[in-house]
Amino acid sequence: MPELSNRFDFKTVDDKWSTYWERENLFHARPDPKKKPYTIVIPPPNVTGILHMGHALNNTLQDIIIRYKRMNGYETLWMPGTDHAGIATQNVVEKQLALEGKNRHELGREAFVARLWDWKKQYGDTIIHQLKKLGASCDWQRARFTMDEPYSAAVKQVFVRLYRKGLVYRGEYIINWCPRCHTALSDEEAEHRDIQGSLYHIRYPFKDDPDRYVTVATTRPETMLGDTAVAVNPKDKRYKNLIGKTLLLPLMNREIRIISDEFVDPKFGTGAVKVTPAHDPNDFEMGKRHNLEFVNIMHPDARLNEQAGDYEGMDRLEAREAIVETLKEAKLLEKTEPHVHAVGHCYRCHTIVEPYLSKQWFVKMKPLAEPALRAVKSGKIRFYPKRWTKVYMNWMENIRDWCISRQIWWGHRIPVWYCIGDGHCTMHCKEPIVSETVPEKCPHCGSANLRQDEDVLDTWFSSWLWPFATLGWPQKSEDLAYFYPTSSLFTAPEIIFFWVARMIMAGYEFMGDLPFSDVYIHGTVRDTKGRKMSKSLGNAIDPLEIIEEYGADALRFSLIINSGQDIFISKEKFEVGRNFANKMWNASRLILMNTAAVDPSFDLAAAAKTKDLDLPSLWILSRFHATLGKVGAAIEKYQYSEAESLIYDFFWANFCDWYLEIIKDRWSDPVTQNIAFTLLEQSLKMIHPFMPFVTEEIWSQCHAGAGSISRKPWPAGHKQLVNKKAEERMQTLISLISSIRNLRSHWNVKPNEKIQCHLSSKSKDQLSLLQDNETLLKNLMRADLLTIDGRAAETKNSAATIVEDIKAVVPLSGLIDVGRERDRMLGQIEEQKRATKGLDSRLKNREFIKKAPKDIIEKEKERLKSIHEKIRELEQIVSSLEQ
RNA sequence: GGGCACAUAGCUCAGUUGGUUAGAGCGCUGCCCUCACAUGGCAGAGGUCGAAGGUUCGAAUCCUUCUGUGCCCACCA
Repeated sequence: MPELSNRFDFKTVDDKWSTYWERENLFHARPDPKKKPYTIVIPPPNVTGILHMGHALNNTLQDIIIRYKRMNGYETLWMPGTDHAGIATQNVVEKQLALEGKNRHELGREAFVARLWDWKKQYGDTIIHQLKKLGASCDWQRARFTMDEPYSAAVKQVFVRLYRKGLVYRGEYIINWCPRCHTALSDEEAEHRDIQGSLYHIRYPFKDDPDRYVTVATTRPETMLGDTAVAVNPKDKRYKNLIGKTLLLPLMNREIRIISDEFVDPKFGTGAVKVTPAHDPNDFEMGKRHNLEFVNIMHPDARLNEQAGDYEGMDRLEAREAIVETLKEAKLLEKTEPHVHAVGHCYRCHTIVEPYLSKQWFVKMKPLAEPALRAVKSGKIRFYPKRWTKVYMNWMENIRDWCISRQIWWGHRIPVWYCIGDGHCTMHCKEPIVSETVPEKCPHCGSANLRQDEDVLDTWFSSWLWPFATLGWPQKSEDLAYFYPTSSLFTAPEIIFFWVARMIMAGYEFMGDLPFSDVYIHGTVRDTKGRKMSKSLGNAIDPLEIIEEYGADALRFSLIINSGQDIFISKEKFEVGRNFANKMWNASRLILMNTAAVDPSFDLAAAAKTKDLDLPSLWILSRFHATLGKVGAAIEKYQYSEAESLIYDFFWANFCDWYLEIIKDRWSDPVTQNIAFTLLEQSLKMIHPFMPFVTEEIWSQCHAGAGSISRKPWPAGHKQLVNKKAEERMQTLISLISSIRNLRSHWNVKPNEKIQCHLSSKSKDQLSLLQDNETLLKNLMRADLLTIDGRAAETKNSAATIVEDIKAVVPLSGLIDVGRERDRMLGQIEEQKRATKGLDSRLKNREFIKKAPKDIIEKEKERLKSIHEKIRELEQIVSSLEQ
């Protein structure tokens, strides 16, 4: 046996095994008709990214179940890959360009996209390498990217199919516009945050009577430059007579009419609303209803345009101040009140988005939502925890059309061409040519002068195909037939709308089947103050740093065991995992040092049946098999932190603290060796999904050359080895030992001092247990320092006797503060007496006797009896102290 | 404005369908470097289970209301 360090050396071990796993291609999955498939597609991380705690958590969860299923005989495919992440990645590269003093327009589209591919090549796999460091057992050979050639083909086909079905359309609507990213966003990509703003009350004078006016209230005064009406509620008496009158829009001197519309809430503000059809979704609708003029006052970068008169060239917020100032001077600003309202922000750059009128491509969602809604309602697709079902349903039931075109360059170019024509263009040519392949000429006029749509598709328009496009769709493949539908999906709550819901819709629309049956929604990783981890807050803990400092197993284990709904984490929290890995390491060192004579064919289950095993062996076998069963059940129910607690408790509190201590003087016994070794080995398997590195390393020391533990079967559960009786007896023994230790500690008996106890015990059973296990006890109590007197059976009161015996062995003076001890005891007596009161009255309660289950009543009675006994005992101690 | 969740020890969380004395880890206190492990061992202190009502023989657990916190959704400008 080589010298092994008393510290688990994760630094060399982690790398050794992740390299080994990959080199041996251990996690490659292929269709195997003899086995059941278990498939997970990874939520593809963005190619911008480096691993953060959210990834670490997300992928640890997936790896646990994948490794567990693999050991349970499934053909497991964990499909890895990355997402091109349109806007996010483009932003990163644009920032890089800015550092060089350039921008994308100078570079031109082609060169810019080439640059993005360079970026992808250089940094795209960073996160994949980091996932390997985490121990993720993906089928790396299959790694996909959302802009791979075959994947792009799938995206194009989907667009064309939806267009032909009438589910993709182009139109001019108010969309969320990010003035910094220069692109449209979907409703989901605009994050609403409460902002402390102001409600400005502005006077709009009548054209005919400039001294009279209507006051409107707005949070965005700059948009008044685009006003083309003022609206009031038709039922509002205040304004009834004014409907149809003409006002003079201040600053612009444009004539605008007062219109009436049900939309207006008379209770809000002044009850009169300025209508800006080109800059507000509600006003847009009103504009259409009333045939108003749509005046767009903004450039795409949110500077005001030529429609803004004097304010042309100003930024929207700058203009707001200027306009308010001017209105104030003109005495047209009635008042300004503070007002909190939700303002949309770009989910990528956090700039305030602008409701902006523009021509975009949309997906009609209602028809797609129907089967997706049914799948969840019927329970075919289940959310864990269940409550997310409601969130999903609610969104789906109120689904709105999806704006899918983006005015950026990084992404799937929209497969649409427009005919520029050759000068003799007909009306037909206004229809776009939607095609999977590049069309050579216009099908209407034959012109070859075609221009492709400049826009690209929303990143999520490719992500929503992930569960089947990664398996080869639209080609019919063996993989697709075998691995689809996938089994489970793991993601964060904020991704439900972006991705989960849309994958379900796409699954039904294009595969005619659900994409996965279980959706596990995990919490967000936060700091201990409950704030989201982010670079800008400076509270982020870098998982790679944790891997360096504590090891990947520690990162994984600690993250999971600390996970409630959300995970509040600080650096010290990772010590649990590190310490546990180290404990496993040292326990196995002890076992490996002492099990030279292990019989490789030893069958634990058989031995338990035929051999006459002692109590500690029966007990530890029972504990192991009880734990094993519960761990498996917990994993199946996605209760990971529960599973880890069970493992931690078994391995540390049972196996190490008691079993290994008890057998310390019996290593020469071959049965003991075999039990210890086998239990270690099976524990390793049970722990492997959670801590792959340390278990693989120890496994390799147990079985040199026997192959990776990751491909070994999960330990067979033997229910018959779960032995309630042995557990109870051992528990009694443990509590007796603990109380003796308690006394030693309490009376401050030094380790080298002898304690002689007359242990009287209430039941003969306990006493015989003690006598049967005297050697064991001595061993645990530091050999020879405890003697158990056979007279114990005659002694009536244990605690008092112990006091007396301690008095005999250790000089009492200086050890016991008699007065204080007496008070303490008296306090305890009071406490116990109080406890009897409740019990007494309950047992005298006729209702209780009548209605409560019998066993409960019996137990209560026994309890009362034992409390009375305890009181008597305590009283004796007090009297012995008083002597 | 609507919805969801949470509130248990100083901190982070368990607590299954109501049923003995509400658990664990970290932290804290005391004693131990004992030949696997001080990233360790043993022992201990610490909780009127957010508040008030109600149902019940019995409530941390079920119901109602309230307070506080977090998250999501929403076109009241």
